[in-house]
Amino acid sequence: MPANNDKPERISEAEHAVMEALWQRSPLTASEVCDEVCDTREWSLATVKTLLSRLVSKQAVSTKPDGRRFLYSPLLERTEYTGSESRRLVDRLFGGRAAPLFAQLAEAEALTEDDLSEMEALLRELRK
Amino acid sequence: MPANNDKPERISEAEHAVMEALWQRSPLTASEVCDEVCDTREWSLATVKTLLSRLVSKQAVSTKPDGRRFLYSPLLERTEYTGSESRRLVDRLFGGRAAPLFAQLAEAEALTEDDLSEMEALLRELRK
DNA sequence: GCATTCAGTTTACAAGTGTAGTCATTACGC
DNA sequence: GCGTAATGACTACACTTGTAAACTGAATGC
Repeated sequence: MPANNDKPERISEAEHAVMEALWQRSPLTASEVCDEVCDTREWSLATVKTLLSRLVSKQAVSTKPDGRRFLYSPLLERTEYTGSESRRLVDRLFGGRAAPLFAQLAEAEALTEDDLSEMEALLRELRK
Repeated sequence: MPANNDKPERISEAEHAVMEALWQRSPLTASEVCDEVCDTREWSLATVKTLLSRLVSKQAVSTKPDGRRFLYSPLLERTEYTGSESRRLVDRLFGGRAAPLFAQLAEAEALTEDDLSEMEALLRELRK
């Protein structure tokens, strides 16, 4: 079997909202996805259908036929996505260095007490 | 004078590259900006000119006439930009919490030794 | 059996983006 | 003085994204 050398296609912000619903619970039908996201985003079912098919063609979501309809499941894993998005940002804004990002968030007071202690724990862990 | 209630317009990735050049050194002429970025991005001068005028209309860059040409300077500050981009990402991917982002980067082995010690120092600083 | 309904597919369309060519003006070299 | 080079302005055009309506085929109720 030849290697899968597809470059993973970029997922837009609206598409990401749909992925979040599927990461939460899957498989879901299109209407079920709409139940999860249409209220908050003020989308119509048609919009969700469009986003789902774009995600399918980007191979981020798989479909399994279930009678006349489809059940949608994520193919792309959440950590894969958050990982690559995070790396993209760090690369683009901070030359690949994470520390300045951290400094930035600290300056913007975007770090909660919980963040601080979790990060301390994480650092201790990494030091072990 | 009425308050400036413009919502800051979003800066695209290509535009960001131009901003980086201006943050590095300014004011610059369009050709000077091109000198800085056209090689790496494989852009023509025309592309840079377009990006510059889009940045001007987005009020991220100011112009000062200098004879027949313009000198461009950043209006948007780098920390403003990196701050809001970072916050956007953290909000979108991690519900506003920074700790999971770092866990993510740690898992992806995107943290260098330097990052770790700088972050430790920063944490100590924040704890003071 | 036939109408209604429901699902996916196709088409639409404006705004933003990446990338650049053409146009018009003006200054400078000779 | 006049051609040429440089510069900003205007125009172009394909692709992505957000948002959704119209279309089509199948299942289901009666």
